Amino acid sequence: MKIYNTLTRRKEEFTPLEPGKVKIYTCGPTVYAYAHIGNFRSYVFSDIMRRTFEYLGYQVRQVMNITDVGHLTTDEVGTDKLELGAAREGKTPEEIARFYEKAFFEDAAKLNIQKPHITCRATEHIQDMIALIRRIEANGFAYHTKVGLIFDTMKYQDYARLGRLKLDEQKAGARVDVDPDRKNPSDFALWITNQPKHLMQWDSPWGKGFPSWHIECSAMSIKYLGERFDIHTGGVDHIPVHHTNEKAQNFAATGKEVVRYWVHGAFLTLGVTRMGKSEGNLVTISELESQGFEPAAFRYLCLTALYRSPLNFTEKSLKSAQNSLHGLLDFGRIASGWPEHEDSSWLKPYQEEFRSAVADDLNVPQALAVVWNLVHKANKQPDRNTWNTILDFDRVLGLGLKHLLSITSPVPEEVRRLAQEREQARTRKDWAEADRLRGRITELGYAIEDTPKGPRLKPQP
RNA sequence: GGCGGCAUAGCCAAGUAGUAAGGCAGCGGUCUGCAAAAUCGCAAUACCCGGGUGCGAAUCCCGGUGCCGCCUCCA
Repeated sequence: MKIYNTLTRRKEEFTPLEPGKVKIYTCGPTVYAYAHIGNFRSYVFSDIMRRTFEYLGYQVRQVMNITDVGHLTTDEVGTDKLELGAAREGKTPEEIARFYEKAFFEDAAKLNIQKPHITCRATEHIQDMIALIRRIEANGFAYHTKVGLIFDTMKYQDYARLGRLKLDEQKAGARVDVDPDRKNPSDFALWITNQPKHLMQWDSPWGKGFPSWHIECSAMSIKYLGERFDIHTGGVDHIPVHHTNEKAQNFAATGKEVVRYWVHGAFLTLGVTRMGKSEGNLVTISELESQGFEPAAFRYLCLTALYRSPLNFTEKSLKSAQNSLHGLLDFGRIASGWPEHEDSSWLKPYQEEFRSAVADDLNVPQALAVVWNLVHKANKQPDRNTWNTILDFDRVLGLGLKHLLSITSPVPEEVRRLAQEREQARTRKDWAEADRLRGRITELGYAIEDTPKGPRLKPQP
């Protein structure tokens, strides 16, 4: 297995800390609004990674955080996103967080994103964060300002490495005011005590307040995966600040590098700009559904690009993905009825190609190409095991092909009757009547295919 | 201003030195009563532009152009 490590900017051979086991921490959502398909592209990526390791025989332990402590917004310093959401909807921050957390996992399930083995809420780990901050402070990496307890980034020699930052040349405060009390512009808060209006406050050795964002990931990843673990995933936007700070905290607390491979997913772009909560150009899973797209079609779209490449989302590209998915299901419908070949060894090369594609830094587009090459080959050489093989591949792809095939709703009585009548007309060679009946069937949303075994009806998308 | 990334057919997108995967859409042949499905074939004349290094470059180097992201919470 090869994986691209942001730390070295190179594809590296993956070696687990413990043989046969992989520990993955996935940066989870902030639950104050519906997650959008850009977010979900990222979680499809981490899901594919997990599935690939499982496919290759590793035992995976995946942890994901739920950020239910809000963070400062741009326009109104001191207001917390969760509290904004709460005010907007007349609810408590906790109600808001639970509501959107539930929505997140429901949408994730629609996309066949496997639930991490452990999901952990920030608000339920405040004591772990405080304990970790104490270690950071005891090791001399922190100091106080009016804001609260601040991390001294200059104490960590490797601070700039992950993000390849050139701190002296960055425009500090280009977009936000600098706290004049900080020693370095890159220093960041660990615990904030100067926001008394915040609803969410906890007692701490540094006063009543709340944790800054980065510490939750350090605290919870270490708690559930240990002071050394294999992989940390997230979006590329987290490289320069969030993960850079997290890495610094990890080192400050433990004296060692906790994460071995930092892996980041690229954005889903919408035409030319990214999709973001701040950009106001969000598309949610339910919106796609109401436009007649299946969640699995969106997942398929995600599979057509490498996780490290930006993926352009347009209605056309989604439609194309949905058509491809339907084509694959059509194949499955037919292939699952084929007899088994006495010798299926011809499938071997395809299986090996698939495996090496996904093992090569999750090259899923390549793996999909293998699937289609196999489909074409199989159409000339029918063997039921082809479909079984593709279902096996689906352990990685996660399209839920088996399920999608099974849920095809039964053909309505009327459509079946019309199809029968059409068959009778065809026997009489009354083509005009046959075509008229086919027209009716089309109007009812079904397509008809004449096969040697009789007509086949399928829902028209 | 700094840092990072991207630029391959109508669309989405692999390939990253050895002569352009795959999907969608399109066109033509076979099949079909006609269709559909399947199948065969067509479709980039070399992959943003200009230099350079190679026997050889989409693939490496240099210089441009365009676009995007991060530097503020964001996947």
